[in-house]
This record gives sequence, C-alpha cells and structure tokens, in this order.
Amino acid sequence: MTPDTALLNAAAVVLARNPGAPLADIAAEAGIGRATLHRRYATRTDLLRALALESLEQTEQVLAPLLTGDTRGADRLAAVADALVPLGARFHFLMSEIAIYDDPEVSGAYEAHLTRLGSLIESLKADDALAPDVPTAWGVIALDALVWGAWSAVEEGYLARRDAPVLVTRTLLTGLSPSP
Amino acid sequence: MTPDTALLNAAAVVLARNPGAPLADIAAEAGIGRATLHRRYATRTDLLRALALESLEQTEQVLAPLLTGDTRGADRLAAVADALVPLGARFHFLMSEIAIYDDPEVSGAYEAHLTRLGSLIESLKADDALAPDVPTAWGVIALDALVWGAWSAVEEGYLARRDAPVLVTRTLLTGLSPSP
DNA sequence: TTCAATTGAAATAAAGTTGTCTCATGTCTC
DNA sequence: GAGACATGAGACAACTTTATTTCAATTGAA
Repeated sequence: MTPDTALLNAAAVVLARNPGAPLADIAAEAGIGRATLHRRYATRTDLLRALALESLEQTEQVLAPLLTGDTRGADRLAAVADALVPLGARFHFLMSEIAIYDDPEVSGAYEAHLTRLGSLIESLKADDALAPDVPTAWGVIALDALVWGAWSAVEEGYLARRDAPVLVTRTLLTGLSPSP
Repeated sequence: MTPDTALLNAAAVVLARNPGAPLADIAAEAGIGRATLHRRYATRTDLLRALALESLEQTEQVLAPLLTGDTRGADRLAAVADALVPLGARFHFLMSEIAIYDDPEVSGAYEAHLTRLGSLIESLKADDALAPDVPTAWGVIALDALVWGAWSAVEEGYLARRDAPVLVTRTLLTGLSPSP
C-alpha cells in the first residue's frame, strides 16, 4: 500500500538498463538490502506488478489535468510531451516486460491508459491539430514510440534533455496535421 | 558460418515476446532440440551475437540499394519504410538486448548502421524532403522508433500490416518537412 | 536508558537455466 | 542392406537467482 516511489524508481532505472536484472542490483540501486526488498515485495513478480501499476498511475496523474484543462490543440500536445518524456524509463519498462500483462489488473490499467491516450488523439483531431483521417491507434502508437525514443536518446547522450519534448511535438504535429 | 536464418528468425520472435527467454523456448520455436541449438551456437552469448550481426547485416542489405539507387526524397523514404517495418522483430531485439554491445564487432556494426541511417536522413534533407534544421540524430531516432512501433502494433493486431509502412512514412515526412 | 521495531548481512534451501554428454533413432550415401 | 552422419531426448553437474530464515546492529519512542 506504501507508494515506495524511490524504490520503484530505482527498479525502473535498473530494469531499463537490463531487463531481467537480479533483485540484488535493484536493491543496491535503491540503497537497501535484498532482504528489505523482499519484505516490501515478497516476490519478483509482486515488484514488477507494483512497478507497472504505479507507472500507469503516474502517467494518469500527469495526463488527467491536461485532458480536462483549457489548453487545446498544439499547446496541449506540447504539454503532454513535456510531461511524458521524463517518464520514459517507466514506458521502457512497460514495453519490455511483457509478462506483467498476465495480471488482469495490470492489463486492465494498460487498456485504460491506451483509451486515455486515444481520447487525447481524438481531442487533437477535434482541434484540427491532427488530420481526421489518421487512425487514432496510429496516433497513440506514434506518440508512445516517439516518447520512448526521445527518452532513450537523451539517456544515451544523443539528444539534449530540453530538446527532446519539442522534437516529439514537432514530429507528431506537423507530421499528422491536415495539409494547408 | 551457416546463415541459419530460420533459426535466428525464431530466436528473434521468441526474444521479442520475452527478452531473456530460455534457450529451450527458442529451440522449440525453431522446431529443433536444445542439443542441436547448442551444436550450432555453443553458448547463449554466441547465439545473441550471431542474431545481432545477422540483423544488422540484413538491414544493411535492404538499405544499400536504396541509398545508391535513383529514387529520391519521399519515394526513397517510403521504400525504406517498406523494407524496414518487416524487420521490426530484429529492431526490437537490438534495442532490448543491451549486453550484445559488449562485443566490439557488434557495437562496430551498430555504429555503422547508425551512420548509414544518418546518411539517409542527410540525403532526404538534401532532397528538401526533410527540413534542414532537424537534427540528423533525431531523424534517425524517430525513424527507428516509428518502425519499431509500427511493427509491434501490427504484431499486436492494432494496425493492418499494409498500412504500417505508409503511416511511418507519412508521420516522418509531413512531420519533418519544411513548411510550405 | 530501555524496549520494540526495522534493517542489513549472511547462511540456506529451492528452483530454473546453462552447457555437456550419452544414446537410440532416423536419414542419406554408397 | 551397411555404414556414416545428424538429430532429438534425456540425464547430469555447475551455476545463478530467488525466497526464507536467523542474527546482530541500528533506530526511534517511551
């Protein structure tokens, strides 16, 4: 029930570098002992499950105000990119650790996440920021892929941290906008 | 020395679903026994290494004619997307299995791959298909990310196989093109 | 200070994976 | 058909990781 954000952050970082890293590595990154890690999450599966759910919840909390707020169109997309790129480690985890979707709660939360992103894409279409004939699914996928790409490029030193969200927005926006 | 494309294909498919899958799963997917797998690749590391090198080589063979051919601009990018999306499983592997880059031959081939993609982006800029102020690194990253995203979307049933390369091209092209 | 709770370190058993080996079976050539 | 060859199945030891347990040290509150 405890959030344990610091511990889960450490897990996300380690697992982004090495999916399947031993629990010892995660404990070390978090600065705690292996035994203590087991006291908070009994099994490896429990830890991955918690990380998945917390990652999706973080995304939701970041996205919710942007979906109900009054910024629209390009500005809304820019705000979303700003908020999402720093969460790249969590995205990476969600995409590489497929076993977590065996859990019905996790897969339910993931479906909800996709639905939420779908609504965002639809709202951008309604604002004439995206072309109406672009499949919503592709909008979601492209956003996901570019956010993840931008994040890992920053991690590996190919891209400046501040440039990343701008490039994501520019690529998506001008890329999918209706021709003038 | 044998290509063993079928076996490596099976490995790529299994590892795309589950990075760190046991060799038994790979052998089963390839329809051979575990012992036979070991006869062809003595260790797991040998197999991953071969898969990485062969994946990069396949990409090179696919890209080479497109880089020297006479199609330019948007058509060239479309041809690249057509050729690359089906190789998505290999991309996924190259991006998730970080340990392979310990091998100097693999990391050298990967650098060459990035350089090749960089040349492609530059040639598209020269053709006025992409805006000159777009960082070449971002062009490479976005292409990589969108190809991978399109491939996995097809795999998971979110996208029609024939639509995928078109959407990649459209997203990148109209997305990064100079404003008219 | 004293007591209870939490922690890290270490030992341990259990489980899974890897790599080696043997052997029986099937295939191919001669 | 005989013999050479490759294969799959299975047994096996070595290794790694997981999960549990114990114990001494640390922390915090009464």
